[in-house]
Amino acid sequence: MAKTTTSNHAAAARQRGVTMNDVAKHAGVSRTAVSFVLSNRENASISEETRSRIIEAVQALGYRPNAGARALASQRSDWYGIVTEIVTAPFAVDIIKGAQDQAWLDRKFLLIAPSDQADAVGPNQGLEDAATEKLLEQRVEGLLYAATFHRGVHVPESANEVPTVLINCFDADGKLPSIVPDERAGGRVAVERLLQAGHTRIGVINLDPVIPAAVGRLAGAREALAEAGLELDPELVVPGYATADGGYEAACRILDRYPQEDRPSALFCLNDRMAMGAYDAIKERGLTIPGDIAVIGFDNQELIAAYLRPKLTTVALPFEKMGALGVQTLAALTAGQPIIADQQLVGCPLLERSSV
Amino acid sequence: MAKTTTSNHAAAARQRGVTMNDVAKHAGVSRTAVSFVLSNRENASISEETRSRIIEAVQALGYRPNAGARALASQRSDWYGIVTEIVTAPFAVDIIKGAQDQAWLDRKFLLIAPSDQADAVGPNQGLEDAATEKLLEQRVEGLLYAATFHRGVHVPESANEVPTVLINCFDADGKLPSIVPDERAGGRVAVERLLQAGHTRIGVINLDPVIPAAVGRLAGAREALAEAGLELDPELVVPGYATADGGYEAACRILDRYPQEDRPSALFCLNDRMAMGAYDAIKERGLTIPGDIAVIGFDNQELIAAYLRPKLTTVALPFEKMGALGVQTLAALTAGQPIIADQQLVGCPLLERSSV
DNA sequence: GCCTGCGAGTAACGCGCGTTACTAGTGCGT
DNA sequence: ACGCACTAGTAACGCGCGTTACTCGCAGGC
Repeated sequence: MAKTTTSNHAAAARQRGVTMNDVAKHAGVSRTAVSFVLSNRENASISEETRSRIIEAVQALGYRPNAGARALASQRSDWYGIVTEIVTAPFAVDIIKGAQDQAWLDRKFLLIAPSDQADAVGPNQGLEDAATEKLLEQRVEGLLYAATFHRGVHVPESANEVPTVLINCFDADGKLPSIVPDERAGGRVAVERLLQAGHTRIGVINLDPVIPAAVGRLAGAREALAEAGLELDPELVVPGYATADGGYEAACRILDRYPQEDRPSALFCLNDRMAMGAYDAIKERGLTIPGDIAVIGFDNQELIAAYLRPKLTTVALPFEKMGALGVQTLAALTAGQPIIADQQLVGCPLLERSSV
Repeated sequence: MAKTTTSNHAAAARQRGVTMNDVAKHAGVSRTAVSFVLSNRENASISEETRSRIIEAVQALGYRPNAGARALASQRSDWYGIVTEIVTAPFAVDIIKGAQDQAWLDRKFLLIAPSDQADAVGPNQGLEDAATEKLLEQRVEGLLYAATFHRGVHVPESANEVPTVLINCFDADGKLPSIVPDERAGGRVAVERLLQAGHTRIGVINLDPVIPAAVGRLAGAREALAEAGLELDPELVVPGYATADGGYEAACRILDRYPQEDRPSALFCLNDRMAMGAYDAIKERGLTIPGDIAVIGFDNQELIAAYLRPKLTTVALPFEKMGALGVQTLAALTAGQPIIADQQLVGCPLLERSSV
């Protein structure tokens, strides 16, 4: 088959690197002409005939442009860099997916640099700097920082040299634009769902109360209750470690504390891992979900939420959307456009499954 | 503080791009001298004094080498490319982590290109090709292909142009070297663990019987039993869908089929998701883990195995190690060294938790 | 006094490409 | 016959850097 022959020839040639010059010679034209054709210059005057001759030569030789040389000559790399600890702790990996997809659409290349423990202020700060430095050496046109969980971060000083956007985190000491989940609205929609199902006495299994997730989600819960003329009983808010065990223990405490008639009929677990533990506590007591106790989670950690039995109704963190929005914002910045807002909130949609 | 001033100056200068030439002028030497110092040339004759003057200039100006230009001039990019669907389906994300870390150690940069649905032979083949093509345009020195689950794959033809290594998958039609988990040894160690705990009647919840994971793990299980003078009762091997629901149903079937005295005292679930479902089936019947029924899984999906109650004893897939080994193998290939073997098996360690 | 060798450095080429001049040829109006 | 506008294309510079070949001054040997 002719095609195979062509490709094999091409492969062989490529070993020594086919350049534009080779293509030009093969087509009997100047290198400039090849460049014009390949970059689809509008105001170039190349006849249809030579154009096609050039394209044939490209295919015959298996020419592939050298991205580095192009970047050097054109002074633009078409690369964005993203530094993230997500590679290490894959919880929020969808951020990368969303960013990748969007970058691909924009014909940009996303360079991913790992930052171990970006939350550490101490010794690891250097590592993060190294990642940033590496990316700047590649002459990325913009930088993204993505965190596994919503929090404030410190970004290396050198990030100021190119447009920078933070995803799932915010600049603790500067004015860098950021994309974060709307925790408050998420907490609100969760409790609204419970109210709608007729639950008025709702237990809350809390996270570390100082992190943005806990603050926001709880505030949202209060709002929803307030609108229904209710208040959040402080007694029903129990702290938990952000693990399944933590959720189990917290749920036990809340379930065992009251006689059946006073027992909350629903639990709002501020993350899915704790909901997983809560399931155990509920089932252990011979209670059913959602019949006796409704459960609603937060995060939509697929591996948990979709596999628990019954499947967990939860509020999703919009990781993929945040990633895409981050790249879009970065594109706007590099294009010199003013950004919409310092901090963009992305909605957290309710995912109805079977636990409410 | 002097440092801040310096950095600010540096930042400002960098906007227009500080080049080696600027450094050379600042230090009053030739650009060649700067190049020699920065690349630590051994046989270069640069006096200690000018060397330090150059280094000072570098810092004063905030010079940062241009990786693209360097790649162009030196004809080596220091980049590896990895094309993977893992970004999309993050199950095996530790492969990327392992590869990243190893690449970082080798002072290589890992370009990650997403391949949606690499398993599809049809329309998406093009996407995968596009990813490969993009990476080759960046002049990567080698390519890695990583799959989310162990299987045969078809690699785009153009991958033959540079050294290529497959991770967690193998070349279905060629001779590309690959790194895969030793499923057989893993199945063996799992069953050995159960035997050691005194279980001789072991139920197996199988996967799709044609995939390498199922074939290997089951073969390993048989080996372990054979060494103990036992055989695997075909009746005790039940098929399951690779989900929690699938595991639940399979476990129900196996548990309800026998009177108590004939019931298997242990379940070997060929993945953790099915083990998760099996837990439910067991608990529903008022049985305890591991008291009445021991459970052992496979994969070590952290979110499940570490959070189930009791925590799941399982066999880990060595993703991180495979990633690192992939990069090492690639480094050997690009250095022209012969590879050790076409297919390298990586051991699957047993992780003892509390379900056996 | 001249050649040799060495330390300390530099000029200049080329990597592959984008881009800005510029040229050569052709048709057309006067 | 001449100029003008337009088409089709090219020569040449520079992007930032690695690298080779070369220069220059000076100490040592005969």
